[in-house]
Amino acid sequence: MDPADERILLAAGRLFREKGFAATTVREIAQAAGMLPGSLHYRYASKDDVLVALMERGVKRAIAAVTEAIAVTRDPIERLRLGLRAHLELLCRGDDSLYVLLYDFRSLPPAAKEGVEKSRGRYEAFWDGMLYEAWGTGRSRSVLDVELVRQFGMGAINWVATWYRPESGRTPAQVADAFWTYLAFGLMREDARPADLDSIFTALMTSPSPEED
Amino acid sequence: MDPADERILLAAGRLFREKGFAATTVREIAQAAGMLPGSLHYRYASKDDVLVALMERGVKRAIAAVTEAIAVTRDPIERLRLGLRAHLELLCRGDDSLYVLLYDFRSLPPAAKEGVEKSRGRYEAFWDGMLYEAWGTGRSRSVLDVELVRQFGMGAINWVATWYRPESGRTPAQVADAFWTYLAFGLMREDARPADLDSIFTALMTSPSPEED
DNA sequence: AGCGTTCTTGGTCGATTGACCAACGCCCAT
DNA sequence: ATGGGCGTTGGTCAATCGACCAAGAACGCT
Repeated sequence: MDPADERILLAAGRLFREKGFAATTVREIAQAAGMLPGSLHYRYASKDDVLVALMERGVKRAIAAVTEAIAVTRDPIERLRLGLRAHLELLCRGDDSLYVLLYDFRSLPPAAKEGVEKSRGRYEAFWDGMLYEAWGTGRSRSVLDVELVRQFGMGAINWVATWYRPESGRTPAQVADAFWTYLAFGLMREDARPADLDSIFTALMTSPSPEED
Repeated sequence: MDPADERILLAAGRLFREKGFAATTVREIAQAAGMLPGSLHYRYASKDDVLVALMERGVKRAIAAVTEAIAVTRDPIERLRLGLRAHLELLCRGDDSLYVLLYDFRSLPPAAKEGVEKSRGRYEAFWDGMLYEAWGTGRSRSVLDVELVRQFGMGAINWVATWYRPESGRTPAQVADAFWTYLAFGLMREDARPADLDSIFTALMTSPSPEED
């Protein structure tokens, strides 16, 4: 991708996240990207186009980040842990495309909604697949509604973006692990949980100081 | 409260929820409230004032709804279930003030942020109190970080507003109950869970058809 | 009925917005 | 060295924004 296009999306992401799409002006984006409004117009015909491009980038990067993170193991339960980590790290520390995708959906012009919704659906189906594989191990409760579980977990994780502060002393990875233990305790059969679940849980709950990553 | 002020907040809430604060014009709010822009200006000196009033109303109504819902029992675990229900019903079916409070925080002018943040903090402290009482029963795991648990649960619940559709066949109360079982399984000692937890869980998971409320 | 207050009307104001463009500079291929 | 085209410049444009107000209508009180 053209480095100038990249600068635009980076600047737009930061501004959209801070103030929202509608409250951000094209002039601000251009200035933050180090160019004049006319130059931005040359790259993206409209402000809406910037938003759509940014959201599509968000889906792309999220899928890429999670895919890469889970590749190191075949255990579906462990994959969920690593996937949650990757998602939350992208949301808290990566560029702002995933945040904008999640929190500025309202601002999409109706015409573009369908396309972005479809991309977003691909990401959700990706998670449903991971959850289905975990369920397929037989180690979980007889949960029938994978979608409801996904909405539960992704809701908790996505909401972190509204309150997480890096200076809290906890890393996104630690928050993700803590949430994963909540989910594992809540949704897995008691006799089939990861052997080290209790110790992970206790360690995370008793020492909020940063230790890893 | 004056019925005209009420109409303004109601109309503003609906529009802010649909399109966001910045994308909504004062003229639209006035028209939706059945008055001319000048009349709105007489009630609220600025658009920001409408937003702040709406958010304060959101906190007020949320605290009122949850307080009333939990008054029927003294069991802290059951209170959590009823509180989650009340919160989610207000978010999905009530006026839009709670939604705007949660999802348009970015739009607050910096000067007003502190005041609303304080009100919101009161609501969060209210939940922390309920969680602390539940922990105090000794029936929960040795969870030390009440705030993290609250963020986990409230995140999952608040996110429902982004995907819930009434025509799905599930009521907000059923979603809240389902999430409450996830939380109860995940965060309570195995030997001290509600006696009917398993049956509630199974019933909710196997019959997505509406039955109650 | 008469008066003072509360509230609404319908429009104006300057400022800012997104979209747009003619002209220009720069750099690479020839 | 130079011609051609990619990318940028700096500004214009109509439209729309939030804020505001002078005038009068509607109301409650005596």
